[in-house]
Amino acid sequence: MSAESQIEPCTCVALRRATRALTASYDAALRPSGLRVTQFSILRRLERLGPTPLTRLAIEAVLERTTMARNLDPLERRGLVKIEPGRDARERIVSLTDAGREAVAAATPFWQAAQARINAQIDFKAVAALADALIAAA
Amino acid sequence: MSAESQIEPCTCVALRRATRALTASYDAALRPSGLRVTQFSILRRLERLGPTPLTRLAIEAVLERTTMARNLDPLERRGLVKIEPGRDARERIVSLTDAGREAVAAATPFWQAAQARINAQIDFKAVAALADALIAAA
DNA sequence: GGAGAATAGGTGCATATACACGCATCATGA
DNA sequence: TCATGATGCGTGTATATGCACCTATTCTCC
Repeated sequence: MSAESQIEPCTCVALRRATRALTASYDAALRPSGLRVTQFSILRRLERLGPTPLTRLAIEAVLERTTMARNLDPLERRGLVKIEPGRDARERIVSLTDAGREAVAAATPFWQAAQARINAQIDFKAVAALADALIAAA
Repeated sequence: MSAESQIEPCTCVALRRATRALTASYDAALRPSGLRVTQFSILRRLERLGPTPLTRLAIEAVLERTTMARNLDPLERRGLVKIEPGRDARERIVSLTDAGREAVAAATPFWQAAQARINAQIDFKAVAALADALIAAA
């Protein structure tokens, strides 16, 4: 193949593909729990943070605010989180319900299995370093 | 902070965050062209492949078939690609229009700028290797 | 040539992501 | 206290992603 016909690969597209594959892998591992990795990570973060205003939760997750709000929808519908006005009437305080806590506990072994399988093949530090570099470069 | 309060970071969530940041970076760079990086990559691939059946295009891009189909929608609405039945009446042949070719040409410098900025900070080979490892491990 | 398998797509549904815009509430300073 | 800016959210819109299920067409083998 001549040099001219070579196409420079897009770094972003490559990373997006890797992320799709990794997400599918985690979602498959988590399937018995009924949670996706995105949902599990929100619940887990809530468990760690305790009741948290929506915007703060989004900032912690490095997610756009409205993205977080909509990601919470299915969790609220399923009764895993509750969303209530705070003392500041503008705020929405998000917190885990008992069912949400149970869901995290039930899903954690599946998540750990996915983590173990992936981290056996690749070093998390490499991913973290790459993520940091990308976020800094972006 | 005690060891117990430490939370093991989720490899998948870290990668998803990096991908969001990187995608936003490319999309911002491409904004003058009116294309997103996902759209640009489809057009570029089409330019390389020539007229291609939908499923084949999806396989090349490592995208789910229906995802590719729907990602083509806005491109077709804008007249950048055309989708026609093939000799095999089941197939849909996707091809670039002249406007699509022009759009790729116009967007390429912006994409190259994004590539240069990112690849100056991180090695594409590292991303590619990570992607391969993740896809293999997944 | 016809029955059944295989292939190519389409549609419905659900989640994930993010921008633009607007509303309600709170804080601040004159 | 009241105008004004800041803050927190919700909604509309659009794209991105993928599963389950269905239809239409083609192929294969008898």
